[in-house]
Amino acid sequence: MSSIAIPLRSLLQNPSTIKSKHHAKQLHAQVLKTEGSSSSLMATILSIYSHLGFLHESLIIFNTFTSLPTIIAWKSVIRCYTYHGLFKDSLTCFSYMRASGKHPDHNVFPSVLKSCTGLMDFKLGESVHGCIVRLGVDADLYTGNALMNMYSKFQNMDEGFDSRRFSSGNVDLVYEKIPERNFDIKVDIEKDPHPRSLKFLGKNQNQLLVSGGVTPRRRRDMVYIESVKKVFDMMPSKDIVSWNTVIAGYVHNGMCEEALRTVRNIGRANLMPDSFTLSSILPIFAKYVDISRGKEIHGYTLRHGFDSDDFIASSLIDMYAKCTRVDDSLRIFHLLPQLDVISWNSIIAGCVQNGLFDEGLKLFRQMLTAKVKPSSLTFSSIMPACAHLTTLHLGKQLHGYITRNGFDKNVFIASALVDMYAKCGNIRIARSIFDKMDSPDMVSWTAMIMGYALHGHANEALLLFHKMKMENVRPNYVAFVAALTACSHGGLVDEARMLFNCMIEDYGISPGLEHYAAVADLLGRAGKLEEAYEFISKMHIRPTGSVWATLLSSCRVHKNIELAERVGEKVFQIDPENIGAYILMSNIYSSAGRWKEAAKMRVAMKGRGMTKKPACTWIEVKNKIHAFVAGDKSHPYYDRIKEALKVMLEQMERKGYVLNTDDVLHDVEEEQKRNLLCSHSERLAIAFGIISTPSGTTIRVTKNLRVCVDCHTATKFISEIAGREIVMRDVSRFHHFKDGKCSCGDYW
DNA sequence: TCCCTTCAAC
Repeated sequence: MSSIAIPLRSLLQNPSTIKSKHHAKQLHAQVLKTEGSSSSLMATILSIYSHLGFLHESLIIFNTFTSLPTIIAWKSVIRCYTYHGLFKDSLTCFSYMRASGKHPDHNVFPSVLKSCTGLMDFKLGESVHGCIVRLGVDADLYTGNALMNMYSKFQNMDEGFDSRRFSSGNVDLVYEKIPERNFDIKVDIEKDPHPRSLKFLGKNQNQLLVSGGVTPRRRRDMVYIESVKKVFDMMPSKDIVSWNTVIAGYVHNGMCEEALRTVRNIGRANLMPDSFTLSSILPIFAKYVDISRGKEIHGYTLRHGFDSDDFIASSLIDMYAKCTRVDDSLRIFHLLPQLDVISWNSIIAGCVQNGLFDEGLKLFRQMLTAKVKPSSLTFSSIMPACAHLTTLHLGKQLHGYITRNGFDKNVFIASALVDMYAKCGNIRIARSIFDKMDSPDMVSWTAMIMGYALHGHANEALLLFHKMKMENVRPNYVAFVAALTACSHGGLVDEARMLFNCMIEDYGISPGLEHYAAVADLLGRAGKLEEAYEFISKMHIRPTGSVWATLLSSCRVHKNIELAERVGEKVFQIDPENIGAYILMSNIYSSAGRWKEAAKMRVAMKGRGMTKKPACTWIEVKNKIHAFVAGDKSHPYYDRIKEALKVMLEQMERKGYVLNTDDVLHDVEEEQKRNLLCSHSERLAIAFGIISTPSGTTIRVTKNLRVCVDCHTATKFISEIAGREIVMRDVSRFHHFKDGKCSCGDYW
């Protein structure tokens, strides 16, 4: 066997030529047979195993060492642990190595830092950084890259300010990083764990030292991204990985312009952007819906042959979807040779975000058929489709799958479930899921508050909103939308005014369209029409047609034609294609008997080629969706539905129901109006529900537009006569009809 | 040895 000895030596000197486990084992055996088992030889074999990622084999050798392991042995095991994601073991090994008196060399730190990052142990990371500086290996390229990566992940550690985390040690980081110290203001974190709008200057035992200024989170982000930048600037040599790391750091910190500026500088360093660079910056164009610059990058990826890269493809799918070009997303998706869970997630999310709910569900089923295991993100992407389609049975199926696979502890998924149950009309289940959450985050609270708002439980919603603040969860833009929506659906004018001001003054959130719309809607429906008009006129951003249109709808309710005409002018000026406004104006005129003007509106609509979206109501019976449009005679049960409606109408009229024909556009005879109204889609669906479900079952229907005034009244009567609870979801909220009353208190 | 992509509330 002496002929093997020479290749054996050369193999040991060039371990990278060993490519398979089989080959490594062969070499291991040969070494044992011919060369013995000295620790330096075994360390070399160990290093070969670890390079190939064989943890088990590496550990077997490692554990045979009787004397202190060599540095190569330590390094190999540390790297192998990190490679397998066993960060804790990796770091334990690192501390043993240090305790054994061995000085780590530069190529152990990338693994160690990666483990710190993986464990989110930033305190340890910082001390490792100190160790790197002391050992003088901070000029190492790989170490520098890993350091930057670690600091760039720091900002992900939490949302907002959490006193528990601060008192458990991370305060030190902030304390050391702040150059200027101002001990004027002291806040006891036990007493006031949520000091907003204060700048952290340090800590002193149980006290945080702060002064007025930037919010804590912002302050810390700045500290960490500055560390990334500092390491970057100090690195003596940089490769494309260094550039990519600092760019990704900027993107994750929301510093998109800075990221793009850095990309432009890559060329000056005589380097070329690679697939990592591109997949990091594509999300910027997705975020800012910048299709033209996104397309430029797409072109670049094609020219440089990056188009089959999974990462780039997923970014592109996402980018096109966020720019509402979901067709392009689908095209890229279908061209992909390999589909991983992320490409599936991207395309499913893209479809759902663009309202292609059925397509999203179809892709989800295909994903399961393709045996790709869904991740938690898959469920939070697909759940809104169930919420929008009100397909409770599908949502329940998904809920079952989620529970079976242990995803129900995931806060994103739990929030999506809360949202889904609330939007499918089951507010009680939504609440029970919410109550079971260990630490609901702001989104969970918001989903629950919005759920109550949609169901008209305004007080419950506001109670939760205050509870959220008590729990130190800081409301954001959307949370205020939810709270204001609750006020709006509950008619709570004063509370809304207070919230609106509090949002601006205490939270520094500048109101957006949704906030303005909610308040304007509320004022209008409360009859404060002029105040609403003033409020919209004084908006600091340009009101859209739809904001004015909400006021128009209030003008209709309060029968103020004079104001309606002024408001109508505004809408048509800003948004001449606003169909809702034409219909509202036409309704307003026709309910005042001004048929000519009503007709003019309809002619104007037609002239612009606009057609009214047909009203449609659907109901789920025995896991099947039945959809109805007004006057629809195609349903197989049509005759029975018609008969049921006729019987109910007689009973209703005996109880005092009078047809309200205000909503009928057309200048037609009373009898015809009666027929038109009684064949509205919501009535057909409800009647179908009554005749096809056992008595006492709750009836749940969904309408694509707002429920019509007359149908709302009629449904109250029907709920009493049929002894049924009827839950109707329309385009803006839920109505729960029971015993002749509606949960909205007729305020909608 | 180091770097990249997908998600929730409106």
